[in-house]
Order: sequence, then C-alpha cells, then structure tokens
Amino acid sequence: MAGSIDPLALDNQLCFALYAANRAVTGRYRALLDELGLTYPQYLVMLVLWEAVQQEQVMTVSSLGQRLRLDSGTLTPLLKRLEARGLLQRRRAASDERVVQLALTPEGQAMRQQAQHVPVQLFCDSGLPLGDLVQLREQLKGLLRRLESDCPSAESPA
Amino acid sequence: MAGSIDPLALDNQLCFALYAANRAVTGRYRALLDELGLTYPQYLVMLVLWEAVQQEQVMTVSSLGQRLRLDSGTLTPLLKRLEARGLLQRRRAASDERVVQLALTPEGQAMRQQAQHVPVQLFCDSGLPLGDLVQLREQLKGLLRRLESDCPSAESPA
DNA sequence: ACAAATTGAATTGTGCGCAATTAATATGGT
DNA sequence: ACCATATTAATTGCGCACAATTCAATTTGT
Repeated sequence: MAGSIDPLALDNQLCFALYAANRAVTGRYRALLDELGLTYPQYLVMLVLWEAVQQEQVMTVSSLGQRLRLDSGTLTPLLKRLEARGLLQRRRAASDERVVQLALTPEGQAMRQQAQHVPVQLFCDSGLPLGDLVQLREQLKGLLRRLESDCPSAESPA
Repeated sequence: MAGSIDPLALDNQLCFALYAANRAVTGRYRALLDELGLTYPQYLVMLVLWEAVQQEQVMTVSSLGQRLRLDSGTLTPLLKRLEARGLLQRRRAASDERVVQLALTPEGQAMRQQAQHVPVQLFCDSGLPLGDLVQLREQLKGLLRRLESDCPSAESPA
C-alpha cells in the first residue's frame, strides 16, 4: 500500500503539490494583506519597489517585469490600481519616452513599516523550522533556474 | 556579501520562490497541453477524473473541488468547457438533485493515453534527479498540510 | 539621412481563482 | 406535516496571468 508509481496519479505530481501549496500560501497572505489594502501580486510589486528605494534605483515597468517574471499585460493595470491608491506614480522617462518609470509616493514608502510583520506572521503560520523553509526556498529557486534556462529537451530541429 | 536577512527582501521570500516556480512549471506544461487542447487546470481535473475511472468512483463537483482545492466558482465554467469539448458529461444525481455528477466520455477516457508522456517530459525538462523532485514534492505537501490545518497564530479570541 | 528592425508599454481577449450572493434541495427538530 | 438550518451548485464581480496585437519611440544598417 506504498505510493503508487502511476505517472499520472495526482498525488505523484510535483506540479500539483506546487500549485496547491502556492495557493495555500497566497491564501494565508490574503487576510494579512487585506489590512494593507493590497492583493498578493501587488504586495510583490511593493517589495521590489521598496528594495529599489533602498538601493536608490529607478524601477521601470520592464525591470519590474524581469524581477517578478510578469509582462506588461499583467503589470500595467496592476500599477494603475496602485497609482490610483496613491502608492506610486508612473511617468515617462525624459531620456526615452517609451519607458515608464515608477516612483513610490511617501505613502507608498511608509507602507513598508506596516508590512514588516507580514512575512514574520507567515513564518509562524507555517509551523516549520526556519532551516526547512530556507532549504525549500533554495530548492524552488534551483528548479526555477533549471526551467528558465533552455533545456535540452525543449528545442525541435528544423 | 552573503544573503541579506531583510525579511522583506524579495529573494528571501519563500512565497515568491513558490509563486515563480509554480508559474514556470505551469508555463512548461502549457506547450505540451496545447497539443491536447487542455489548459493546466483542465489537465488537473482530467487527472482526477482518470483516477476516478480506474477506481470506479463517481466524482461530483464538490468531491473534485475537495481534491483540487477549488470551488464551484472556478470549476463550474471549467467543467462546462470540458463538456463543450466532448470530454465529459455533467448530470444531476437522481438521489440528490443538488449534486452534479461527472462522467468522462470515451473521448475523455482515451485522452489519458495521449497524456502519458506529459509528466515524463516535464521530468526531463527539470534536469533534476528524481530523488530531488520527490523530496521537493513531499516538502511541499508538508507545507500544504501545515497551512490547511488551523494554525495556532490564526484565530483571534472573542 | 533614411528604411528596417527592435524595444517598451498598452490593449484586447480568454481562462482561471476566489469572495460573496443566490437558488434549489435536503435534513433535523418539534 | 412544518419550519429553520445545512448543503450543493451556479452566478456575479474583480483581479490576476498570459498570448497576441498594436503603436510609438528608438536603434541599427547602409
């Protein structure tokens, strides 16, 4: 009665474990982020913009997209909502009118303090040792790197 | 120059590693599932229904939702699309008119053969040892279990 | 200098996820 | 039998994700 080796069994799928765990984590964030008035993807955007402030970097839609692996189809409307909420400003760069630069407002920067407890709370919710979570995170990063590099089995010859 | 310990740094977030890895894996599935005419969530539904056939179980919208952690708001339109494609039938149970039973058509059952290579291909794409993937899967399941059980830090006293 | 190619963002359209509401059916207590 | 309550799907509305297209601004090649 050990684990079946059926390659199509749901319980054997890494992809489903990933899919389900991701939604469970996102769900845990939802209640916490509700207090900030942010959705989960908006929170990730704010994390990147807070980092950029600290490093005195100017983020653009494309650099944000590279960091989060999201395209303008996702980011443009999301950023417009954050702008409408008064958390950031979008403006065209003078040097290149194609690029849209993102600048946090004072309110957007101040929210960083309110967010400090969010990852801490999630760590507590997980109930797992920090070492386990770090290991899991690094394994996921490794998987991501593998999938983002062109894999041998991907290309088909002309 | 080792890893920062800023709790808000994006690279320190397990949640982002999970989010990014999940989308990368889903993206890899997309091209393969395109050949079957399935989206990734539709593929997961088919996995469950193929299992149910083998075990001679009758799946309903709610039992499917329990397995995949999805509600009727997601499943109802998805199932209607699969029905429109001729892969399954939805019908009210005679014993309880509230429940909708799901039955694969012969075409839906036959697709299982076409899908056999999908997880195999993904395994190859990952380029990682099977043992690593199994360990990662089990860690994700553990995290999921933790988050689904009511955690001590969740409830607020009246 | 000018045509062609490239780049950056926005737009459009489809399909999830999920909260909240609604409607129909079933169940349990009296 | 009657009624309040539970349960099961469906519906509605919003916000992602992502493919495909469009458009303007810029860069490249000659």
